[in-house]
Amino acid sequence: MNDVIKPRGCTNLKLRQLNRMVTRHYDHYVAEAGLKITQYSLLSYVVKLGPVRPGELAKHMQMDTSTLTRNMQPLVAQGWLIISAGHDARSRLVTATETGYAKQTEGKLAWKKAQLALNERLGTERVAELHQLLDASIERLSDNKEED
Amino acid sequence: MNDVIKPRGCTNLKLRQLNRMVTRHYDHYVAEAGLKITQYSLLSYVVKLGPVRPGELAKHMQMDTSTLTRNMQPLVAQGWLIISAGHDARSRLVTATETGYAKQTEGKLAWKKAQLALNERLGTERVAELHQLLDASIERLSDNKEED
DNA sequence: TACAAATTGTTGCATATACAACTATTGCAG
DNA sequence: CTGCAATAGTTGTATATGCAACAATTTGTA
Repeated sequence: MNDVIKPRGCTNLKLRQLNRMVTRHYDHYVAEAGLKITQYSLLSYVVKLGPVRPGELAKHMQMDTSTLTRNMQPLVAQGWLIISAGHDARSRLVTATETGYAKQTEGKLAWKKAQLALNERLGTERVAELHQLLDASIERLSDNKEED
Repeated sequence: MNDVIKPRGCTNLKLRQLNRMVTRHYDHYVAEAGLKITQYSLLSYVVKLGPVRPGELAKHMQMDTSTLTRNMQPLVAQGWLIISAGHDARSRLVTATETGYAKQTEGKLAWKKAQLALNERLGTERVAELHQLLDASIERLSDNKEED
């Protein structure tokens, strides 16, 4: 017999549940900047990746392109993002505007408060461990080896 | 200096990302039973808790009651759940029907396959560790101490 | 008893998420 | 050059999620 602990319960259930709780937590903080945490994330990705094609962005975020299309709309409506023509007639380029950059900076302050509060709530060490596991899991599931 | 590792990046971002990936994974499997993993979860909760008030159910699932109200609708439409009058004129009772029970059982088989495949993909030990951390985090965030 | 406060759910609104089907364009094989 | 496969995004449809506002009811109290 080995002494490996078997996982109990449903990974997805636990993930969803914690995700809901944590999202609420962050949302409360970044609402201060007029953002939702999902919007802050997207905005941050665009800022980080610079002018980028939607497909590329979706790949980075591990998100369906159709989801991305729609998630960008509120940010475009607020004037934080601009979607322009790409080098291809079918392709596009997503760029953060000046106000977009400013909003991202503003959001970053609120985000940091949320993150620190969470660290306090859960314990910094536990959060660090969680990050390691999440990163490792994302990494492993990223490998395009889905043999159906 | 202490040797505690500081968490890098955003907990919410990582959680959401993994959540999307894992949800897709489970959805592929339970689609075989005509379910989404979220619906399987809800159905399972009702089966487990027996006839239960929506508010109670929402509390267990750490979900907004309005979300629950709507998430139940597809299951009611399929005839898997019944919402009847509670002992109070404002309250309700949620119950799984015969077909609901059957569907839950069917879903369970598909779920198990998904879970085993995930364990394989990520490593059983890693999943077990992840569960521990998720459970502990959910537990800690459950304490109603949100001092805004 | 009458009325304010608390309880229990639902609706309005906005956003997030993904699959399938679609449009438009580009590239390539013949 | 023609037509078909591959590529890039968007739309249709369905579900998930939460906050604010609401409706209905119960409870407690003056």
